[in-house]
Amino acid sequence: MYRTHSCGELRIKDLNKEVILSGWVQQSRDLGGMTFIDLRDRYGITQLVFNMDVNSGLCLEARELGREYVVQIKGKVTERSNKNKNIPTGDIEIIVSDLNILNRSDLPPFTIITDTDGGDELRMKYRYLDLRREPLKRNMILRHRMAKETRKYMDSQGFIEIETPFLIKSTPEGARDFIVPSRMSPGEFYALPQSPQTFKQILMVAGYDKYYQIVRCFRDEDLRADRQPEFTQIDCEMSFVTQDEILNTFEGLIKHLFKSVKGIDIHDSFERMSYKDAMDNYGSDKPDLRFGMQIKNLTDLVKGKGFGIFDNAEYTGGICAKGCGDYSRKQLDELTGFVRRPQIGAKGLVYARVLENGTVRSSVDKFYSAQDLGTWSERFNAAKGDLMLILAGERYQTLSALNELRLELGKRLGLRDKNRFIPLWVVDFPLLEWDDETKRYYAMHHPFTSPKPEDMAMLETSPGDVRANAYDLVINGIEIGGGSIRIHNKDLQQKMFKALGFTEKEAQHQFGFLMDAFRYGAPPHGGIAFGFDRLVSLFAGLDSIRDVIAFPKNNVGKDVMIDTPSAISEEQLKELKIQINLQNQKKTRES
RNA sequence: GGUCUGGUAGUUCAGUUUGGUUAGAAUGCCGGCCUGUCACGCCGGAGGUCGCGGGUUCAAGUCCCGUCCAGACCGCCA
Repeated sequence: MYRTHSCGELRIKDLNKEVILSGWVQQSRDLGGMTFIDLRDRYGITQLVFNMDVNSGLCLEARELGREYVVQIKGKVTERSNKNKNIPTGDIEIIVSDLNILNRSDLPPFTIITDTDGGDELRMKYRYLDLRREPLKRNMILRHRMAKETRKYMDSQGFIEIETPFLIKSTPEGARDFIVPSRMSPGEFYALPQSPQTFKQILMVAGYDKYYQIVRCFRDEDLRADRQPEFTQIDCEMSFVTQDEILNTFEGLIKHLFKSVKGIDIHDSFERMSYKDAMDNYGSDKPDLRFGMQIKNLTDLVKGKGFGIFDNAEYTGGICAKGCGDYSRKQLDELTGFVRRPQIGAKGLVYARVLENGTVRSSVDKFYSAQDLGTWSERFNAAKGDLMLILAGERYQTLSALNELRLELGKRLGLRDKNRFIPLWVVDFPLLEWDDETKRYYAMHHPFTSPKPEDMAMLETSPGDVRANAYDLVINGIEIGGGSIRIHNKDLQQKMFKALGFTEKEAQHQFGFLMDAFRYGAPPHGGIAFGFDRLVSLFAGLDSIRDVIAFPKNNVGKDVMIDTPSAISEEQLKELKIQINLQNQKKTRES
């Protein structure tokens, strides 16, 4: 037997027990006459003590133990004379009688104790060492609990978990697919699913009216801190439900997770906001509602006063930062620099402050009278000591720049508290999105999303104005999930494909299986999918999803621990009838 | 495809703005001392291709060009 207890469980009530522990040497403190060893496993740390007076041979052996050696010990639980209040096992220690080295360890490249040690690259290469540390361990356990509570809730609501295939068919819409060559059908390829979308709809046709799955999805797009090439969704679909019933069901899931995992009660219903209101008031389809600072449209107030920038702008708008009227020139320059970064792309920033005597001073006083400026502060409902920040330009770009500025100010003012969670349903998304490059409409959500019945008539006249029965769940400015009521009618689906520019033949080739299924009694249905990694990272208070994934990939999609992607052998290529052509590739393959 | 930031001891970083003696600190590591430590303490020691290549210069970690790697972001992600 390797152990009778874990390194985290022994307490004062276990005094005088003979125990066997196994674990890793975290650290040793050699005081000459005696040596202390911190023995660590997943559950905690227990102090071992060796004494020259009691057993000099064993004590000498203990002094030779290096970091991360794997050892098994036998000994007696005793009360410490000096207790350590910082750890749960701090009242006791083990007087060791037998020491068995199960495995030696090379000196690790970073110490397991401190979480500041080791840069990203090293931590990724030695992920198994990083996973031994407290922060990642905490994240893995949190993730496990959230998955467990998700299953518990879904089961309680009558959902069943059904697996769907990973080797599926490549489709033209949406993200780039990861491709898997078929050996048995040379020249043909599987694709890995971007989501189980079509399968869950087919499950509805099959009558499994409440489906869910915690499932891996794959998208071959460029990565970010919150985007991995493979990621996990809580994927759900229901039949015979209205949009409201879906929102209520999954509001329940989110509330259950907050309650059971974080002990947070959310009593109120989640706020619902239309896509249009979100864009108008926050410049984003995922507004962070932990603070106000709404965007106000000033276009009508600023025109015709001789200020060319505003006169010629399609849109002029701004935000009002409460109490920031005392910002120094330097701080204002910083904000100007912020909005002028290429990623934000604003040309400049106009500011106006409300002084203590109630008058408004601005950077454009030359063009605007006191009365003019008064109308601005009225629109912002600005008070003494407030700072108005104004951008102008093309409508959409200006709104998104104002969104970035609003978030930046929220950050600077400490309004984005990681321990407050404000959920929001954004509803009534547009059905279609115009793409200037390819000169056609794309489905904003996906091609199976149903238009709002009252907007249906516009599908052929002004497709861009058609709203969809589509919704996103946003928490603290993070898009946590999204879904829609689907089209369950074959004719409408064909109409939709037509609006997307598919010929009947293309639609049949790509989605024929779904259209076929819809001919055999498809029920009305809809669903939602949540980004599980994002949800876990939100609960963990992290900005990146990498550290809630045991083995993530880096920002160019590499796993540096196993060193992949990597070349495959000539035989493998031959078997797959695949030829590599790197002629126009700058980088050359190493081997 | 683009923008920005970084790469110096095992590790985390300073030094680069303004080129100039032998490139420093902390931590880790090794050796010695130490019987109540728990960030143990004290003494001593080892440890560097300043990412790589080229250039400017009497002289380059420092300036210039190129390149690789990592991270953040824009495009992209239905």
